[in-house]
Amino acid sequence: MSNEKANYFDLVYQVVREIPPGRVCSYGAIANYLGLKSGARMVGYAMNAAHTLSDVPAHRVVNRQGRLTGKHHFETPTRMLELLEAEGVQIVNDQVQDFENRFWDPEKELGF
DNA sequence: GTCCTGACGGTCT
DNA sequence: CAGACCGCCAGGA
Repeated sequence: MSNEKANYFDLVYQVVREIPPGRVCSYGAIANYLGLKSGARMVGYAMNAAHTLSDVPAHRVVNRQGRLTGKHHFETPTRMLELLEAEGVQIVNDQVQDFENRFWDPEKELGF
């Protein structure tokens, strides 16, 4: 938390790591929390490297539409879906059900 | 050193 | 309402 030397990737990892089970977050929300409001792409890019880490639940991070855009980057295209369902998140057609209710905002939960 | 791509998002047409 | 384009920053070729 007090790692000022934390790189952009590390910042993303920390936020994603704070995402509680059964909840999902959007790239834009993380980007906004980090100050990159329009840098959602960077968040997704960071997630690409995060997928190599076991401490970063990248499967809990979806796009603004609640859609599993990055599922294809997992070991298997269904890995992300399986992990989310295992946590209680219902996925239909690669889309999170009740996404609004399961949305986890770092600024709101962690407190800006 | 330059060009392109990338797990997104918002706005315009 | 839906589709397309541009903008954000960083890393790789």
